[in-house]
Amino acid sequence: MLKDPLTLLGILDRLANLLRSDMRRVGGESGLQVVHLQAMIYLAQANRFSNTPQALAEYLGLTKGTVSQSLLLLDRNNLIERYQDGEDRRIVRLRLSSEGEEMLRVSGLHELWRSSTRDLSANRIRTVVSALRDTLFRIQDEAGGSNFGTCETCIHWSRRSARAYHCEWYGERLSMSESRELCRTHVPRSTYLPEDR
Amino acid sequence: MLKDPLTLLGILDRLANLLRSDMRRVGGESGLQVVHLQAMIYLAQANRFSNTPQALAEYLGLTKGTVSQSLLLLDRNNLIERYQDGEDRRIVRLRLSSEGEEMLRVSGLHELWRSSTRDLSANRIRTVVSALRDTLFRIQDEAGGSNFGTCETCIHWSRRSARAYHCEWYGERLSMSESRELCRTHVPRSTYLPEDR
DNA sequence: TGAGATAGTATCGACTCGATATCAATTTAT
DNA sequence: ATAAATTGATATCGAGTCGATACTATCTCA
Repeated sequence: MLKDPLTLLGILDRLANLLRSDMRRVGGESGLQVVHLQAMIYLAQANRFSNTPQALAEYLGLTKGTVSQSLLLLDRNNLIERYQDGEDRRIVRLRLSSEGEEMLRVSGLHELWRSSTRDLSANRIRTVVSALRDTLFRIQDEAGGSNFGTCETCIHWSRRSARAYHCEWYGERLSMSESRELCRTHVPRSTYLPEDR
Repeated sequence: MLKDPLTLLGILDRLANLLRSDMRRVGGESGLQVVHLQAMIYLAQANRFSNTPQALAEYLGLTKGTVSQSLLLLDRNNLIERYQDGEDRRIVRLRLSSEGEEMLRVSGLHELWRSSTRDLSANRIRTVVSALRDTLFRIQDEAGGSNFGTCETCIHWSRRSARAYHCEWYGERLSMSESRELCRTHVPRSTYLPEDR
């Protein structure tokens, strides 16, 4: 019983190495390092409050100085665009360029994953997602850094009408598609509830 | 429905970054890089057929030249020991030194993970392990490299008596504890069975 | 016995990464 | 209102990763 969580950790470790190895292969074809692809993949998911160098650094667990270098390179290769924030002029906002999006699309990075999960039943996937999400939120919590997640599981999110959503934290309206993006100020709605014990 | 596997991938991605970040923190205290800790963690699990530089390179998805460098450093720091194989003198075998084992034990690398999975029921963990293991074996299969896994799920493994096990592939006896170690020539017993669809 | 395969090491150049320092914009304290 | 502290980002430097290439030693097998 005590060993099962570690078995799970071993599986995650190996999966992580395989995904990383895949990124290395794909990146090598374009002269990119793994971290560059990770940055692009993050930017493809991040919402408009989380598309900054700082947020990316927190997501990757690297220092902002380190991330700054990688972003310079991505910019030089025209894979991302950087622009200043309108309100706070210290802040640099990031987005994938159309070349960057195209490059991700062509890379086929998700293909291997998609084909390998093909035969998992929807029910099984739901269970796995739910358990791993709880674990993730809990780890994020205990680690003490930023908490990343999507609106669906966030305490700040509410529905205003059929297609209008709202974030109490930022005090702004959100479209439905925005609500599926990744946010750096996520607070889980019901992590490790007492009932679960 | 189609999106759930990608959600799962997103969670794994974030978990991987957190684990990596944790390794960076721990390694930094001893002047080690992430890859060094990964190597040590692998060696702590690998069985006696899989404790070579080549196997480690396959596990990490790196070239043997690259891994050779990391092993040199670990050896210089007395965290691992290298010795020649008795039968094939090209082969170098690796094991953690007692210092290396101590260092892993003290690192507390698994603590965060253990405490964060504490509240998952045994049943839930079993489901997650089973689903992710299927996915892992399938990915390994499609990726075409080495397949890593433990005897329990391997087609070459059989029980000879109460406490004696046997590997048909290497034609050797295995103790019970050896049967729980990681092997580089693992062939999954029943990955993606038709019944599962 | 000799050709090819396999395991590992050495070297080199491009790049990562953290530490540190610096700068500009914003917020807080007084 | 203004000084101090904080925050977001960039620049520089050194140690080390990583792949590519080339090389040695050993083993396999025909």
